[in-house]
Amino acid sequence: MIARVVVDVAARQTDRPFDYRVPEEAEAWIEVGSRVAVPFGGRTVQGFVVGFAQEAEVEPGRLKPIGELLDPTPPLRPDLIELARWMADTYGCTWTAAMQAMIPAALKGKAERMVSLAQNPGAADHAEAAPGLSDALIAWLKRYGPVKLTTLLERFPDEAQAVSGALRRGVLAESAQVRDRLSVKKILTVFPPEDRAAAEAAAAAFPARLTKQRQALLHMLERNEPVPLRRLAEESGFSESIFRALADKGLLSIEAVEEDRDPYAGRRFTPTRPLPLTDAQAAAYRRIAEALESGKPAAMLLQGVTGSGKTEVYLQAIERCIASGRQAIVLVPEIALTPQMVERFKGRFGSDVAVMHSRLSLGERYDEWRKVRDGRVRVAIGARSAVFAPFERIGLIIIDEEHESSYKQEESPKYHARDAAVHRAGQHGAVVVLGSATPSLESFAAARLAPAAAAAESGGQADGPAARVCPGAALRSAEWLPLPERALGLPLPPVDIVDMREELAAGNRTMFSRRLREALTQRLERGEQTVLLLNRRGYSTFVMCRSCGYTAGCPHCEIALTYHQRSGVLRCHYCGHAERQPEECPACGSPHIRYFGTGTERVEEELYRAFPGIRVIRMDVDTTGTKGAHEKLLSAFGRREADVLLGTQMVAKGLDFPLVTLVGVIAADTSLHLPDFRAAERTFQLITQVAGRAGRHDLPGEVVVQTYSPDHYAIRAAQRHDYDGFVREELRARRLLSYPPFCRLALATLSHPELPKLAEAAERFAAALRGAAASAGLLKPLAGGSGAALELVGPAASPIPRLKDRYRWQVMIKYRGIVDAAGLIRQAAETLAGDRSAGDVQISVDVDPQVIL
DNA sequence: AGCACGCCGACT
DNA sequence: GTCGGCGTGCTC
Repeated sequence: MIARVVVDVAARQTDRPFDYRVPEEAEAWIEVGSRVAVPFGGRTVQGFVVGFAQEAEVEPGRLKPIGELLDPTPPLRPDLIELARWMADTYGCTWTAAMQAMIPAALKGKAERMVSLAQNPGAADHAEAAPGLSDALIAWLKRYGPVKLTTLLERFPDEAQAVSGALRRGVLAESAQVRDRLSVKKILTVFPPEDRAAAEAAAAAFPARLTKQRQALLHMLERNEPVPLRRLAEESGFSESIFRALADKGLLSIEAVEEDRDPYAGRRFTPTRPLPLTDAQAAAYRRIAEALESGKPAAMLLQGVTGSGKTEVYLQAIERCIASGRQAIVLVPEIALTPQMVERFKGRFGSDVAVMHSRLSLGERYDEWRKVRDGRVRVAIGARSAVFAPFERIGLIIIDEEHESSYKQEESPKYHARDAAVHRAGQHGAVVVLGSATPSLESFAAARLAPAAAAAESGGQADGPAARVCPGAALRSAEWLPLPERALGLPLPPVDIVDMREELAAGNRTMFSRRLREALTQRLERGEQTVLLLNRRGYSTFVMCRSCGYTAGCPHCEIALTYHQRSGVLRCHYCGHAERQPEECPACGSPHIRYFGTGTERVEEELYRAFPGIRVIRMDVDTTGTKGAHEKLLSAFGRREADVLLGTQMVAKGLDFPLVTLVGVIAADTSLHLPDFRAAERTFQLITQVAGRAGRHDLPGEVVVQTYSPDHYAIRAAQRHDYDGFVREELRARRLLSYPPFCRLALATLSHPELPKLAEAAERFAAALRGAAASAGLLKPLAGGSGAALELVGPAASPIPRLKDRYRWQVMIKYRGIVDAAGLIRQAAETLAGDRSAGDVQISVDVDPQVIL
C-alpha cells in the first residue's frame, strides 16, 4: 500500500503529496488525515496522509517507508483534508499551512535532531576517535546520552563545525524524533480490587501491625469506584504510600488515567430552558429547522436588531440539530467570547459543549479539541478556527456577528471563516446561519440581491446591476430571515449626534461636548453606568515639534509613533518598536513638543480631571494583555466598581449590563475617514453595536455620538437605526467605484529592503500579472456587461509604505465571475522568481482582504 | 525550508 | 593539498 503524504515543510516547491510505502503493521491503522513522521531529504519531518494509491508515481526504488504513525486517532478527517486543499486554492496559501491551521498547537511537533556518541569499540576513548571535539563536550554527551542538536550547539557554540564534521565521519551518531509539544495529562487513579471477596478476606487476615493498610483497603472497598490517588489520600487521611503498598500486594490497582484539563472546572452554570419565541423568532427557527430536515446545504442570514433574541434562535436550532444526531459549531468573534456568552451555551447544553479560544492554555485547548474529535461533545463554540472542529456529521454552523472583520485571518493562511464554513457546510449537507444586526454588504448581497439577480436571469434579463454581485469565495446566496423587533419589546435608544465644530465655535475646547458632559453628570448622580467608546489606544496619535515640524516616526516602518503616557514611551502600533519620549526635538533641539490626536489613555486622564471622583475602567489592548484581564475588568464593571467603562471597539460587542443607560462615542470620525473602502460600513456597524449596549433592561438608554461629520450618511443612518437606508447609500458608492460586493478583491503585496529594487520588481510583477490575465481573456472593464472580468490597480506604494525595515508596494486585482485570482498571482510570482535579479522580493497574497490598510 | 552536492579562496 | 565558503537543486 502506498500513502500520499503532504509534508510539513513551508515551501511552495514541496507543497504536494509525496509517495511512501506503508509498513504492513500500520496498514490497519493509517487513514486519510493520519499524522505521520517520514524521512524526507535526509531528515525526518511530519506530514499528513492525504490519500492512498495502489502504485507509486515514482519508481519503486526511490520509495521510502513511513517512519511512524504519530497518533492512535487521526487528528484530521478526509473532509478537512479537502477543505485545506480548497483553502490553498482559494487563498493562495500552501496546503500544509492550511492543514496546520486545523490542529491544536500542541500537535505541531517538529522533528528534533538528536546527537549521541557513536559506539566505537575500536577506540580507547572518544577524544582519540573524535579529533576537534573538546573533552568537555564529550563528557557532556557521555553523561546525558542523546541530546538535541540545537541544545548541544547552544552549549558549545565554538564547536559547531567540529560537531558537523564528526557527524559526517560517523564519530557522532544522529537520530530523529518527532515530539509533540505536549502530552495528555495523566493522573494516577486507584481502582477497586477486581476480586472483591479475596480482598475482603485479605483485609480480615492482615496482621495487627498493618492496621493502616487494612483500614485503607476497607475504605477503598467502601468507595468501590476509581478515585484519583491524591484525592483518596486526602479524604481517607492515609498517605499515598499506604495505597501504593496495597497495589504492590495486588489488592488494588493504580493506573495512570488520561484527564482533561477543564477550563470551566468547578464553575456552576445555571441550567436554562428554551424561552418562548416571538413570531419573528419562530418563523426564523422554522425555516432553519426545515433546512436541517432536508439535509441539503443552505445558508441563512438572520438579521436581527440588537436585543432581538438571535441567541435564543441559535440555541433552539442547535437543540434541533443535535436531536437529529448531528453536531453544531458556533463561531463568535474572539472578543465577544465573554463568560456571559459561554454561560448561555453551557447553561443550555451543559457538558455537551467544548469551548475553543485563544485565552485558554495550550493544554486546555488541546483537551477541548479532543472532546470534539472523540465525539464526547456535540456542540463546539469558539473563535474563527473553531470552524475546523473535527466533528463527523455537522448539521449546523452558526456565525454570530458575521460582519466582524476578525473572521478573516490576517496571517497566512488568510482564510475567511464565513466562506470556510459555507464550504464545509457543502461537504456535510449542513446549514450555515449568519447572524448580525448589521450584516456585511457581502452577506446582504447574498441574501437580498443574489436571489433578485437569479430571478431576473430566469426572466431573461441577465444584465442588471444585481447580476454582478459576488458575495464571497464560497457564499453565493442566502435566505433572509429578519427579526425586526427587540424581543422584550423595548425601543432602541435615541441617538444624539453632536457637531463638534459647533462646540469649538461655542468655546468648548475639551473632548467632551456639553451634551455628553451633562448626560454623564446625570448618570453619576443617579448611580447609573456609562460606556464610552474611542477607537484608538494610547495617549496621542502623533508627536510634532512646533519649531521645526519634525514628527516622530518609526525607524522600521513608515508610520507615526503613538505616545503612551503611562509608560512614557513612543510606540509603533505595527511592529512594536518603542523608544523613550523625547525631552526636546531630536531634529532641532527645541523643547516645544506637542502631542496631537486623542487615544483612550488621554480620555481617561481627562475624565478624572473633568469629573473629580469618577471611577473609570479602561479596556484596550494595553490593559487586557494578561490572561483573564478582560474578564476581570468586565466583572468589576458588572459589580458597579466603576461608573464608566472606557475602551476601544472591544467595549462595543455583546456586553449586557442592566445599569448601563448611557453610551458615548467620543469621536466617530476616527474610523470614518480611514483610507479604506469599508470605513463607512465599519463606522455604521460600530455605532450601531455600541448603541445596542444602552438600555437593554428596565432603564431607558440614550446614546451620544460626537463627530465633525454630522451629515455623513453612515452617521445619519446610525442615528435613525436605519440599516436599509445605510446600505442603499453604501451600495451606490460601491457600485460606482467597483468595490465588493460588486466585485471581489485580491491584494498582492511585494516587499524588499531597498526601494528602487522593489519598484522595479513591482512593475515587472504587474506586467506578468496583466499578461497572465490577458491570455486568459479576463482583462476587461468591470463596469457594464456581465460574466468574468478583471481589472488591475497599481502597482503603488502600500498604505503602510514600510514595515519592519521592508518597503511595501501592492497590486490590487478587482474581479468578478470565475477567476482564479490566487492562481494568477502565483503564476506572476513564478515569472518574477524565474528572473535572476528578483533577489529578496517577498510576495504575499490576500484574497478577499478585509482591511485594505 | 533544509540539506547535500559541487566548485573556488585561505590555511594546517 | 585540505577545509569550508555558500550557489544550485532536490526531497517520495
